[in-house]
Amino acid sequence: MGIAERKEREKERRRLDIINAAEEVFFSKGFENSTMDDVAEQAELSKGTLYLYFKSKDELFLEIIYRGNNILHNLFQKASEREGDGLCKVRAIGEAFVEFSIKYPNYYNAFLHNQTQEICLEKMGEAEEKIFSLKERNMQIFIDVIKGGIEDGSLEPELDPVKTALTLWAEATGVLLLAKLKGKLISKGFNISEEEFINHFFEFTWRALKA
Amino acid sequence: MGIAERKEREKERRRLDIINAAEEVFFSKGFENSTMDDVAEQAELSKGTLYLYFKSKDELFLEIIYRGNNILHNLFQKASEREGDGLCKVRAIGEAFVEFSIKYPNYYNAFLHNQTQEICLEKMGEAEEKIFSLKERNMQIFIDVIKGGIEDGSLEPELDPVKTALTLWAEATGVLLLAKLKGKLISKGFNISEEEFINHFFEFTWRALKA
DNA sequence: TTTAGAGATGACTGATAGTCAGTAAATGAA
DNA sequence: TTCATTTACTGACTATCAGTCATCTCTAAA
Repeated sequence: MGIAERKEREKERRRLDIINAAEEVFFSKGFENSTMDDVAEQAELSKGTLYLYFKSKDELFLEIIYRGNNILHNLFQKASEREGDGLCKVRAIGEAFVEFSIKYPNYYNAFLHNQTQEICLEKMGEAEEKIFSLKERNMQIFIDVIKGGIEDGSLEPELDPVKTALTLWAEATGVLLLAKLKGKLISKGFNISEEEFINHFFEFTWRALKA
Repeated sequence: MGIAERKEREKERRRLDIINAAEEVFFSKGFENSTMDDVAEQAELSKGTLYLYFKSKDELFLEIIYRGNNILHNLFQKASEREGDGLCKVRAIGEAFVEFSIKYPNYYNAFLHNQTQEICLEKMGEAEEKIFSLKERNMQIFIDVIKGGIEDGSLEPELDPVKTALTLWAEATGVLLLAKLKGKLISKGFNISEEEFINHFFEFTWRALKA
């Protein structure tokens, strides 16, 4: 049955084409300002067809958020394999986060949008599940690195690895959010560059982390 | 000219009535799920009238965000006047933030919504300016408390008060955001309560702040 | 060649933010 | 008191857009 397989491939191909078209449109006009007609035109398909492949505009955006989380996951993975003690690795993960925000600003915006959205365990769709499990894996990498750091003596032994990982994750999100959204205001009002601000966060955090 | 003054008062009164109606509706149905027709009905006015007093649905929401920021400002003010050294006062401000999130969950949601919204220095309306200046005043309280703590020797003297205030502000927003939005997930996935999580953030932060 | 069904279409529906021509009421000058 | 003017208000209307569905088209198996 070569035909069924070819059709399956074509369907998957079309799915990807639609996500690519959506990414193009959302990244250039912003999610809120983009219409499904824009996406349909970009994909050279009718609007109805989009809804054969995706339940809603939001679900389409979730696919893009998934891509972003995937990139971040790879960066985290690489950072956690960096040579050195636990403290070095935590720093590497922090730097990976910053690298992500600089190298992939569009994916990063999508990531933040999703990060600041309420989620319900009950009504999570397939797309949301995929993202959620990726985030869990990211958190696990982080927890393991912190555990390693406590064991090798580079991190304060009193710290609880899970709570500390969650706290650092939340803090980093908050700091990057402020840097991203209010960066210009900070520069203007307090005469501090985005970079200086992020560096201060790192230094401040090491004071608490170090053994 | 008593008439002009009376009319001025009536106009202000109507403005407040509309904001109150909007607050009622937005808090009970959520901002996104509320329509301007809902607000008009609650205010016992026609929709057109709402637009004589406010430019848009968003501007109406900004008024509610302003109220929230005002409450937070008062809590900060009170906390900064607490007896004790700088470290105590920083803790009091942190606790004020948590108190705000618990006592005024609706205002707090509105606050977070606004906090995670991009702002442009150029196209800030009057309502946004008002909120912005309130936030600046809050930040100033925070900076002064940290300065005091460095002077009285309760905080690490190497810290830069402005950068530290910004960092703590950003971190606290991130932590409360995660606690609020993903609280149930954290409890379920990692077996940590919202309260435990916030307490850990406090303890972790003191390690970096203390002299 | 016929036909079943998968895939694609785009006109349509419903919801809702925002507008505007028209109405009613209050004001003040004659 | 009368009437013109200003002010406040109204709600039907428009524009926009997510999402639907009756219909069409094309393919491949019989």
